[in-house]
Amino acid sequence: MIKIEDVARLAEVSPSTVSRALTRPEMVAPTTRERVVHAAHQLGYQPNKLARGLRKRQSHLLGLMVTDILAPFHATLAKGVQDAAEKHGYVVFLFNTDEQPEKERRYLKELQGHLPEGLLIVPTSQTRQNLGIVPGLTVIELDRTSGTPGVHSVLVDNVAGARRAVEHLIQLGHRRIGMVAGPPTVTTAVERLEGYKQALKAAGIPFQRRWVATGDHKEEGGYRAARQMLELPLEQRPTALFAGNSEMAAGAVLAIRDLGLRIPEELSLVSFDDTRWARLMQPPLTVVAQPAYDLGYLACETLISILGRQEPVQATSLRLATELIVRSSAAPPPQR
Amino acid sequence: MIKIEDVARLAEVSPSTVSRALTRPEMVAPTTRERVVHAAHQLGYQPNKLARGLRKRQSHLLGLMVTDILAPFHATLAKGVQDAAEKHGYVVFLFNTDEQPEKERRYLKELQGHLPEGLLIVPTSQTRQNLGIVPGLTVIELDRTSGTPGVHSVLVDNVAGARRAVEHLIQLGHRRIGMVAGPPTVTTAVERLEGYKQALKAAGIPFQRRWVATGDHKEEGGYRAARQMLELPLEQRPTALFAGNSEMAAGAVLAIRDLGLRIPEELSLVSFDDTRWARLMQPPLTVVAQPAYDLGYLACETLISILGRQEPVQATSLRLATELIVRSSAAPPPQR
DNA sequence: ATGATTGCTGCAATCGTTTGCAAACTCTCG
DNA sequence: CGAGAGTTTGCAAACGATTGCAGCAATCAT
Repeated sequence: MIKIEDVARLAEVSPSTVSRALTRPEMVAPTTRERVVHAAHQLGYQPNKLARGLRKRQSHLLGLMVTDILAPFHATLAKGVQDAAEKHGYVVFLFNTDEQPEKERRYLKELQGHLPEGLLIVPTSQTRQNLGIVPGLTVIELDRTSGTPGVHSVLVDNVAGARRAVEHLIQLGHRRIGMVAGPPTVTTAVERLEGYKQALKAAGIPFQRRWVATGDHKEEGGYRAARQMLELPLEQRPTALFAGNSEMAAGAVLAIRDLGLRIPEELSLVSFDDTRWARLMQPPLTVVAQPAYDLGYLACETLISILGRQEPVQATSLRLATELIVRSSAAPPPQR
Repeated sequence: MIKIEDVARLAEVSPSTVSRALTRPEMVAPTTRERVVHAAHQLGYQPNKLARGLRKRQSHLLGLMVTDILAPFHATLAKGVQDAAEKHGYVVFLFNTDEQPEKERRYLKELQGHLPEGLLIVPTSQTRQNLGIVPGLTVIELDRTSGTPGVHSVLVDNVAGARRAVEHLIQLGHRRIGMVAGPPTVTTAVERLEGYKQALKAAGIPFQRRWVATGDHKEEGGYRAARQMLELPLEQRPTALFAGNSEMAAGAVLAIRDLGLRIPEELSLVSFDDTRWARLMQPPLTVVAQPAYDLGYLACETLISILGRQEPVQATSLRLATELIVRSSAAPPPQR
């Protein structure tokens, strides 16, 4: 590994001058600068970030923790974060917590040793406590909030998105609408349920407990929840289902198929969160699409801009709008 | 940030002793050790990896470059890598090259400054040249090879996988089988085409140029390629299609639908690479599944074991087997 | 011509950790 | 009691970069 001293020797200057020529060009004479730059290039010099980070006490490193990198939503979000980070010369450490608070703890400790300048995190249920591991670190929460005071957040307008989806079903004539809800420990799930309730209320449809089944945001849970509602006696059975996320929607699709129901003739289905297969399945699924890439990109930009400021910044909170994409999985309820 | 000196003061020993107590316990007296450990714990001491890395000239860092983190195959692979890395105390930098050699260059430079100990890479078309940026680094290529001498690789047995898929179609009675192939610059695409040819040859079916259309491994390219073959006059048109990867299979599905053909009654479809939607679409897609997670996990384990050895290691190459998952998108050809 | 100013460069200290070496201490045994 | 061996500890020098300070030369004003 070429170091600054090698460049210095070749350019016949001191290491200090090399450092300055490369990082603060205006401080060194043009002719010297050129000699240094040339020597550096010739040797293929790359500054040692460890040494630099140690001395400058900054790493240009960001941490990103998502709960499930395999979910397209998270992968997309991660890409947005990385693209934004790269634009500003930051590098990001990506960790996958798998929704496990204990993994989150471990990764936070690991991360801390690398002196990150900021953290972007999709919280788990224990994030509020876990953040104690990294005191003083600037944190932005993505997608969900942990309720930790003082942290910034970039979220999606879940209430409005869910309400819009359910309104769509209501407009088609549905009155018995079931919701496959996510776990109440996750803020997005709570908000989407709230949107569902608001839509019902606005339409004067009474809220019914039996038409809400809770899953775990996974396919398996979605399958069970959907099945539970669809096995109600025919006259109580929902004519439409609203799934709280795409994984559970996948489970719902499987359940619906197993019960031999046809979409959308016998049952309408709308889901939160768009995916590749939503467009490819037959019939294509009507969904509430989230701006996942923008979410990540924006969050990262926000984080970096906060890092740039001297004085402490008020905790900011951003909500991005969703978009209802009407495809063909929702239709008027069957006549009887 | 608590440093070793703080711990030393609290435990009333020198910094050297703290360092030894924490990293080479057998070198310090039990009572001292305990005092140090206790002090460290009490202060919440976390070693500064930058300083340590600088001094020991090792970072416990690995680089991972994939060409498309949004593709489930890559995301899964990345997860395998990370899980294995974590098990051994390594951290991984994830980069996304988007198939762009120039991004790859940039990221390699960036990575180099952090003194990674190894690199796992899904090569692009220029990887062979680009690897010159990181001389001496231990490299493992994943999924594809770049032809660089001396690098290790962990791959999938594409030839056998593709052959198996096409044999399946032949067994069903197909004789006119089209292949939506990937770009010839990518080794996996070449190998899968080879498998296709081998299967035909073994069955005594002559290879025909017009039944191979090349896409770009993306949906768009798959759509065009499929369409091109399916618009041949009826008696020349393939009765089955084999897609070289899942993205192109998605394009093919769309093309088939646009042409109003039914799967599998009028056209059979088999694809390389399993995905979520392959199982969810109607009819579920028959695919050649790749052990993506294992690929990443194994590659990372291999890399780490190589790093552990002193003497230079012979370039190793691993091939993992694929699995044909028969679902319902392939059936006997229509009778005429 | 002199002193002040400016621009450029190098010296040396620093970031937090590890580690070779030697000093200090403990223990054993003649 | 003291030599020798074996432990345990601390000192100080690294690792590779950045930066405050001071020195030096060139330029400018008077």
